[in-house]
Amino acid sequence: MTLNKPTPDCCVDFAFQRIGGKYKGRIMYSIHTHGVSRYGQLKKLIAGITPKMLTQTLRELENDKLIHRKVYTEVPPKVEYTLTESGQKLIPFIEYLKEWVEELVSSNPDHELYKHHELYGR
Amino acid sequence: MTLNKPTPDCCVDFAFQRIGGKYKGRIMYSIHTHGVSRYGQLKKLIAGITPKMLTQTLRELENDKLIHRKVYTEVPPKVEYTLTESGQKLIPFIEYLKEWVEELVSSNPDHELYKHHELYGR
DNA sequence: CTGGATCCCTTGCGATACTG
DNA sequence: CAGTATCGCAAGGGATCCAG
Repeated sequence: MTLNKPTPDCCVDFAFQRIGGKYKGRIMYSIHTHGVSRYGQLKKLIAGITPKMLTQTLRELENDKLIHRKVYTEVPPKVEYTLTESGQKLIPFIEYLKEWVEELVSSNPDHELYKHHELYGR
Repeated sequence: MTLNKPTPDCCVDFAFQRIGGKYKGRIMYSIHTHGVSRYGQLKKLIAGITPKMLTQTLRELENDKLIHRKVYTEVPPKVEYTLTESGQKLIPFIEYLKEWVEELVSSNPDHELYKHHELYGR
C-alpha cells in the first residue's frame, strides 16, 4: 500500500494549528526580520504580549520545529531563538499576507485597521 | 498628515482574524475548487462541520467581503456562495500552505497527520 | 534574565433540536 | 433547502505573583 497525499482540507487544518495562535505569526516574523533573537528582545518587540504567552508560544513553535532554542548555561541566563529551515519556509507566506492587508487598507483609508494605530505605531 | 503603512505585526493580526478560524480556510478553498457552491453542497464537502458553524463562518466571511452570498427568492430556497475578488487573492496563499504541509509529510511518512486519514479520505 | 505557577474569564466550538 | 435556537464544554488567553 502506498501513501496518498493528504487532502487539501487536511493540510489547511494542519497548517493553521501550527501558525494559528494569536502570536505565532508575529513571533516568527519578528525573529525573521531581527535575526537571532533573545527572550527579552522578543518581549519588547511583540507589543502587549505577557511572559506567559511568550513562553508558551515559543515552546509550541519549538515542538513543531519551526524555531530552534539554544540555551547558554551561564549566569545570567541567555537563550537564543532562531528560525528552523521549515520555519523559514513560512516567511514568504507571512509576507504575502502582509501585502494582502496593505493592499486592502490602501484602497480604503478609513479602514478599521487604523483604529488601532496607537497600538501599532502608525 | 499622511497615512503610514500598517506595521507587519498589525497586518499579521488582522489577516489571521480574517482567515484564522477552524473552517475558514477549508470553506474558501472548497468554493475555489468546486466553483459556485450551495449551502448543502458545502456541508457535504466540509467533513464534520455542523450547520451552526457553517452558517456562522459563512456570515463572517461575507462580512469581511471574502465571499459573496446570492439568494434566490424561490421555493425551495437556493443560496449560492462565490469568492469575491479579495477572497480569490487568498487562494494562492492557501495553496502555498498546502505545499508546505505536503513537503513536511512526504519527508516523514510516519507523520501524525496520517493518524487522521479516516477523516480526510486517504 | 528567562521564565514557571495559579486563577479566572472570554471565546470558539460541538451537540441537539427545531423552522419558513 | 438553508438555515435558527439553545445549551454547555474546553481551549485560549489575560493578570498577577513567584523563582533559579
